[in-house]
Amino acid sequence: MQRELAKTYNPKNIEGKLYKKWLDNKYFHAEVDRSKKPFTIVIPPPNITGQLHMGHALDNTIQDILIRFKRMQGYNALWQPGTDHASIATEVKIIEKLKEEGIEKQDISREEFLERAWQWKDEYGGKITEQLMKLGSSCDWDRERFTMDDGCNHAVNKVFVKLYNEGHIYKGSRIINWCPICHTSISDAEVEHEEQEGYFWHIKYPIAGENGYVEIATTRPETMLGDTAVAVHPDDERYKHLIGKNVILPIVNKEIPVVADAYVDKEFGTGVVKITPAHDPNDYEVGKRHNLPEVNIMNDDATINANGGKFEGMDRYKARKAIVEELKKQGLLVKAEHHSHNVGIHDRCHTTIEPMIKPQWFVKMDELIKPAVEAVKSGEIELIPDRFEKIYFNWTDNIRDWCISRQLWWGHRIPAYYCYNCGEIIVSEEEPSRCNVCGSTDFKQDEDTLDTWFSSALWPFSTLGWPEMTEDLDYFYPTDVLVTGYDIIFFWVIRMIFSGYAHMGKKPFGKVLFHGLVRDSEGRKMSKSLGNGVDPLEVIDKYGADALRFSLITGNSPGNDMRFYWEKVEASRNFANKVWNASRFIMMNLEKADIHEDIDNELLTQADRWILAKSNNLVKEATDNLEDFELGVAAQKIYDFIWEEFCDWYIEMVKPRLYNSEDNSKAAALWTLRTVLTNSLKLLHPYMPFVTEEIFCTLQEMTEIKERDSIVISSWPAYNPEWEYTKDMESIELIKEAVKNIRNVRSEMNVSPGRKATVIVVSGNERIREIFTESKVFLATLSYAGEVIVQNDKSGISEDAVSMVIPGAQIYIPFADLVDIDKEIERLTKEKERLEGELKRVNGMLSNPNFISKAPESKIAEEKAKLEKYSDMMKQVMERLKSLE
RNA sequence: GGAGCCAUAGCUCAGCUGGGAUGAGCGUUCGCUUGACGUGCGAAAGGUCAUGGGUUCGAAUCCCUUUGGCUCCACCA
Repeated sequence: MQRELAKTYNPKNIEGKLYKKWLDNKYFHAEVDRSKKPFTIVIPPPNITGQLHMGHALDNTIQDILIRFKRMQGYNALWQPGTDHASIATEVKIIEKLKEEGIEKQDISREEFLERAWQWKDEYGGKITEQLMKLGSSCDWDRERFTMDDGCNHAVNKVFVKLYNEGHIYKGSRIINWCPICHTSISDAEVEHEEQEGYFWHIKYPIAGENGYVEIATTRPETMLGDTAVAVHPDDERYKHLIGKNVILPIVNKEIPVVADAYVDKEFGTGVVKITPAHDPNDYEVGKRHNLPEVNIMNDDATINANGGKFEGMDRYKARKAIVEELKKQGLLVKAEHHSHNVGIHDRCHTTIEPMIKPQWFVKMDELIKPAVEAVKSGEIELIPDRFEKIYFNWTDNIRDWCISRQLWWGHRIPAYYCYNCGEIIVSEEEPSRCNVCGSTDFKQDEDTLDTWFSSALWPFSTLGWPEMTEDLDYFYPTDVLVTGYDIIFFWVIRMIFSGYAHMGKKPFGKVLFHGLVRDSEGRKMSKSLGNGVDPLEVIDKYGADALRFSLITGNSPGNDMRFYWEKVEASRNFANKVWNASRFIMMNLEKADIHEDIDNELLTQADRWILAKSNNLVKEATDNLEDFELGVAAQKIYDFIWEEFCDWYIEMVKPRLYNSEDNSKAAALWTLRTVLTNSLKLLHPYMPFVTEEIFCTLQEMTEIKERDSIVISSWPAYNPEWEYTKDMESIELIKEAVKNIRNVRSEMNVSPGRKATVIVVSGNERIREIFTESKVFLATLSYAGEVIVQNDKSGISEDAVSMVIPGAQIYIPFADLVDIDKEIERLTKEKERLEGELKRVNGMLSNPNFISKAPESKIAEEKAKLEKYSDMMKQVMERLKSLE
C-alpha cells in the first residue's frame, strides 16, 4: 500500500497476504508460559463433511473477537481448533459415494469401508478449516486435532473403560430409537418430534370366554401384531371387572391379559390401551411392570418379520393398510377418526423412528449429571444469557440414560471384547490375550461404534493431551469460554460439563456464551432444502471478511436469532472503506510531516484534547462491553466514534490547521490524528482484523514509530487518566452545537453552502468569546462561512439577520437580502416552543417535592443545570423575537 | 401439557443493572464535483417503545394481565 493508496479498500488484495503473514510469524501459536495468564477457547469442531455456513461464520467470528481481544490484552491466548468425524453424517456420505460407483455397503468389508472413509476425510476434511482461515480465524493451527486421531481415540477408550469399571456404562437390552434407513440406534437427543396428520383407529378386541369386547383406539394398528396385553386404569369403573381377564387379540388370535396400570389416561381415547412392549417406549415400561412378553414384529428395515404371520415382508405402512382392511373384513373396525399426533423422526434423515428392543450400550446418567447440575446452580459455570439455565435444568432434571452404541462403521469402535468360547464380555483398551473365565484366547470385538458426541464430550481436555497429564492440560485447562449455538446445548454442552467433572475433576470451561441462529432475510432457517442459504465465502468474495464479520456482530445480542441482509454487509463494507479513507487522509498528511512519538501536552488544542478524551472514553466502554460479552454494543460504539466523532467532526475541525503551513498547532493535530487512529484501529481489530492490520502496518512504516510488527500482537489501548473528559471540553460540544445550528439554518433557508462567503457573528460572555475565538477557523470551515466575528454585543448586526441561540451565546448570520422576516419569526417561534417544552419538563421535575427529597443529588443538580441553560436560551429567544416584531 | 423468547421509526434490529427516544443501518425527501472517502458530505421527515394494570419521585427498561408471532421440551395410546 504505502505512498499510493487506492481510493477504495479492496479486501481481495490484502486478506490472503495478511493471513499468510500471521501464520508465518506464528502469532496464533500459544505455548505454555507461566509468566502469562492463559485464555483458552476450544472450537466447536465442525464436521468434516461440512461446508462453512453462516452459523459457523457467526460462531467463529465471536470466538475470534474474544481471542484477539484477549491476546492484545496480554493473555496467552489459545484458540484450539479441530474437526469432528461426525460418524453418521460422514458414513451417509461414504455410502452415497459408494452407490455412485455401484457398490453397496454390505458388498465391502468393514476394513475396506474404513479405508475409503479415511481417504474421504483426507480429501475433504481440510476444506472447512481452509474456510475458517478465510474468515480470519486466529486458531492455533499447529495444534489442530481430529476427534478420531490417535490421541482422541486413546481418550475415548480410556473413558469408556473407566466408566464401565465404575459401573456408569452398561450393556442392556432396552427399548431404543431405531432408524430403519440408517440402520442404527440413536439417542433421545437425536429424535425430533413432528406433528403429523393420521388416524385414530378404533378396534374391537373380543373378551375371551364372553360375548362382549373392549374398544381400543390406536394410531398404529400394525403394532397389534406384537400386542401382549391390554391396559386400563385401575380406578376406571367402566373396566374394573375386566382386570385379570383375557381378551382375544384379533388377527393373531391369541389370548392376552387385561392389566391395570396408572399410566392409562381414563379420559383419553376409549380408556383402554393396547400394549406393545417391543415397539413403544411407554408400553415397554408397562410390560416391565407386569412381566409381559416382548414380541418383536419388525426387521431392521421396519418390514414385518416372521412374527407377523401373513404380513411378513410388508413395510410397516403397507402392513398398516392391510391390517385395517383385514379388521374391516372381520367387522372389528369401529371407526377411523382424523387425528394429529407427534411422531418421532431422525434428525439426520427425517425417517420416522421405530422403537425397538435391542442390546445396546448405555451411560447411566443419574450420578454423573449431579456435578454438572451443581456447577451451573452454584455459578461455577455461567451460562450467557442466563435464561438458558432453565433449558439446561429442564434437561438435567429429566435426564435418561444415554444410548451410546451405533450400528455404524465410521467412528470409535466400542472397546468391548466377547470370548468366542464362553461369551464373557471383557472391556479393555487393548484386545485381551486370554479370557479370565475360560482361558480362551479367541475374541471378537463389539461391532458397534460410539455416538459421535461421546468423543466430542471429551474435546476440552482430549485436545490438550488427556489422558496424559501434560503441561498444556495443566496450564490451559479449564478453558475460559465456550461459544456455541443454543441448539446443541443437550448434545454437547451438558455432556462436556459432566465429562469434565468425571474425568478431570474440574469444569471444562467457566462460561458458555450462546448465540442464536442466522436466518434468511425473511426470518426462515437457512436450509439446503429451501435453498435459501447464503454462502459466507461468497459474501467474503464480494465484500471481504471484515465486512461479513462486522455485519454478523452488530445489532444483535447473545442468544437471539438474527437475519442475514446483504444490505447490512454492504453497510459494513462501507465502514471498512471509511476507515481506509480516513487513514489514507491522515497518512497523506503525515507523509509531509516530521512526527514524533510523544508530544508536549501544552501544544494540544481544545479540539485535540476533546477527541483524545472521547477516544479515551471509548476505550473504557468498549473494553467493559467486551469483558461482558456485549460484542454488538462495543462494535456499535466503535463504529459511531470512528465515523461521527473522529471523521465527521475531528478530522474536519483539523483540516484548516493541516492546510496552513503557518499554523503552529499542526504538529499537535497530526500527533492527535495518529494517536486516535491507532487506538481506534486496535479497538476495531478484533472485529475487522484485515483492514486494521494493513493500515496499522503502513502507518508504522510511514511514521517510523514502531510498536509491533503486527496489530495482532500489539497491546490493547489502556484508559489514560491524563485524557479524562473534563468540563472545559464542553466548549467543543458548544461549537458543534453552533455549527449544527448554522448548517440547519442554511439548509432551511436554502442557502447553498457553495462558497458563498457569509459572515457569522457570535456574541456572548467572556468565556464564550474565548472559546469561539480559539475555534474561529474551523467554525468557519465547518459552517461554510467566509468570516467569523466574535464580539461582546449586538453592535453592527442588522435587524434582519438570522439569529440562533445556543447556551450562553447568540449567533447571527446577516444574510441581508436573503432573509424573509416572517420565516425567521416562524423559526424562532418553533425554537421558543421547543424550549417551553423543555422547561416544562424540567420545572415539573424540580417542583415535585418527592423528586427533590428522593432523587439522588447528582440527578437533581443535573436537572438544575438544565433549567438554567434553557432559561437563559429562552430569554435570548424572547428578546430576539421582540426586536423583530 | 410445560417452559422460554420476541413485540421500539416504512423495513431489520440495538438500547432494558429504572432518570429526557440527540438510537443504528437500510429506505424516503431536500441540498452538495467542500483538496480522505458519492462505498461520500450536510439537512429533514418518521416512534403515545403491542395491550391493560401495578411498584416508583420517575418505567421502553422491574412485576403481573391480555393479544399476536416464534422456539424448545414432553410418553397421552
